[in-house]
Amino acid sequence: MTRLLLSTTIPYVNGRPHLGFALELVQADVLARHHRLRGDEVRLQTGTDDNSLKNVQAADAAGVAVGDLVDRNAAEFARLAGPLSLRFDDFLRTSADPRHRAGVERFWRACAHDLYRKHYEGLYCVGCEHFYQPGERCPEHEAPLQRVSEENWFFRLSRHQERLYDLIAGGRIRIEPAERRNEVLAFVAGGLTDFSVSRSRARARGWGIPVPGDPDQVIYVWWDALGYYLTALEYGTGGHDRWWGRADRRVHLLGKSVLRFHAVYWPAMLLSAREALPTDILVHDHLTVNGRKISKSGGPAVDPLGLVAEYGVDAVRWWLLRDVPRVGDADFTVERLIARHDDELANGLGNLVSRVAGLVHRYRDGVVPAVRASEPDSDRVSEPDSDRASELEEVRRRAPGAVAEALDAFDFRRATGAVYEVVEAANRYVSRTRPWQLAREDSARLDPVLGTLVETCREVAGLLTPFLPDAAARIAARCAGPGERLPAPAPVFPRLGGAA
RNA sequence: GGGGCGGUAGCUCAGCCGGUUAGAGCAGGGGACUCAUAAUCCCUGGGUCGCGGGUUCGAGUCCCGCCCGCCCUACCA
Repeated sequence: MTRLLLSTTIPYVNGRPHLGFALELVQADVLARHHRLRGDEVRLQTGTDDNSLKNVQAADAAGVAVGDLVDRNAAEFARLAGPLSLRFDDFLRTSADPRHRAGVERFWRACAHDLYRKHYEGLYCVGCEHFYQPGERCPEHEAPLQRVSEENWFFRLSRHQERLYDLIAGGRIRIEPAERRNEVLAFVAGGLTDFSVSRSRARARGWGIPVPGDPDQVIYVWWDALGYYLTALEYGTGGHDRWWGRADRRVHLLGKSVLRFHAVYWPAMLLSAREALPTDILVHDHLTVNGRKISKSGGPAVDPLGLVAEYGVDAVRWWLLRDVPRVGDADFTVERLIARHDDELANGLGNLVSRVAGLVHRYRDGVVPAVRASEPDSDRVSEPDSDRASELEEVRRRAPGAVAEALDAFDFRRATGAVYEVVEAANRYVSRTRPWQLAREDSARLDPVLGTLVETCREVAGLLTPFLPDAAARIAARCAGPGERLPAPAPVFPRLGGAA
C-alpha cells in the first residue's frame, strides 16, 4: 500500500476565494479520491496563509483589525469544501493553529546553520513583498516604493544549488508538466543567491511569527507559509515522520506563479533541515475569466460558490477538470461551462442513464436482467452487434488503467476523457444493438444487452467518483443489480442551457 | 534586459526521440433512428501548423532571428 501526502498551497486571505484556487482544490481532491479508491493511504491537507503582509494591508484598507479580517476570510476559504464536494483531512490556518508556530520555530532552528544576518537596503514594495532597483517602480501596485534599510536574516540558498539541480534533473523531485521542470532547471543552473528570510518587526507591522531569539525580526512569510507542509504534520512536536519521512510520495500542487518557491526554496530548506524532499510537484497554470486575468486584489473575481449555486457542483468541477489544459492558461466563461455540461454530462452521460432506465422499464418492467442470457445459445454469438459489444467491452476494460495513467501524469483532461469514452461507447452500443427492435423480434437477446448497459452505467459511476462524487452517487443509485428494480427514469443532469 | 512556456481547422485543444495525403472534440452541413433530457448514431473538415531564414533526402516536430500573449526574474556588493 502506498502512503501519499497531498497538499495544496495555502492562499493568503486578503480577499475572498476565486475560481483559480478552486481549480487547485478540485485537482487535489480528485487525486486524493482516486488514490483512496486504489487503496492507497492518503492524506490531503490545505489551509490559509494568514501571516502575509498583504493581509495587513487589506485590513488597513477595510479599517478592521488584521485578526478579524483574516478570521473572516479564512472562513470563506474553509467554506468552499462543502459546496465543491471537497474532502480535506486537514485545514491549517497559519495564524490560528497552534501547531504552526511551534513548527515554524522548530524548522527555523533546524536550519540555523544556514542562516546568517546581513545588512542591506533597497526599495521595497509592500504589495509584492519584494525589492526593486533604484529608478524602478512596481509594475503591479500603485503604492510608491519604500526605502528600507535594515539588517535581516538570510538563508544560504547558494550552498544547495548543485544538489538541487541533480535532484530535479535526476527525477528525485518530479516536476510536472515537464515544461515547468525545464524552467526550474534553467533557473537553478543560472545560479542561486541567498535570500532574505526575515523582516524587521516594524516593517511587518508586528504581524507574523517572530524569529526565535530575535524578537525584532519576523519570519518572512514565504518561509512561514512553506513550513505549513510540515507543521500540519505535527512537525513542532516531532510527529511528522509518519506522513512526511515515511510517506511513499509527498505531492505538492501549486500554480505556476509560485513554482520557484516550491521547487527551489522549499527543497533547499528541507535539505538544510535534513528532512525528506517532496517527490512530486504538480503545477497548474492560471485561469482567466472572459479573457481577463483574475486576482484577489482586483479584476473580475469569479466566486466559486456563486457558480456552484447557479450551475451545480458537477458542472463546475467538470469544467475545471475537462476544459483546463495541462499547460497554458484556460479562459473561463459561463458559456463554456454550460456547453461542456450540456454536451457531455446532460446529453451524453445523463441521457445514457435515462435511456437505459427507460428501456428497462418499458421492456422489462423495471427489473434489471442478468448480463448473461438465461439459456446459453451458442449460435447467436456472431451477430452484427458483436463487434459493437466487443468495442464496448474493450473500452470498459481499458478505462480504469487509462484514468490511472492520466492522473499519474497530472492530466485531468485525459483522465476525464477516458471516463467519457465509456459513455460514448455505450451510446454507440445502444444504437447498434437496437434494443427496441430486439424487444419485438428477438426478446431473448434483449436481456444481456440491457444487463450490459446497466452494468456499464454502474461502472461509469465508479469511474466518475473521484471527479464528480455527487453525480457518481446519483447515478449509482439508479443502477440496481440484476433482478433488482430500477427507479423510474429522471434526468441526472438537467440541461443548463436554453431548453433547446 | 535575462530565463521559461504558449501561438496548429470558426472555437477549445492533441500532436514521444523529425518521416506516408497534419488529428480530436465542439460549432456548421447531410443522413439514420425513435429507447432517451428535441437526445443518440452515421457521414462530412482541405487549416501558409505566428513570421522570416537555416540544417536535413525529408520539419508543427531540430537551430537562429523577429512578432504577439503569459509566468518568473532583474547583479540584495
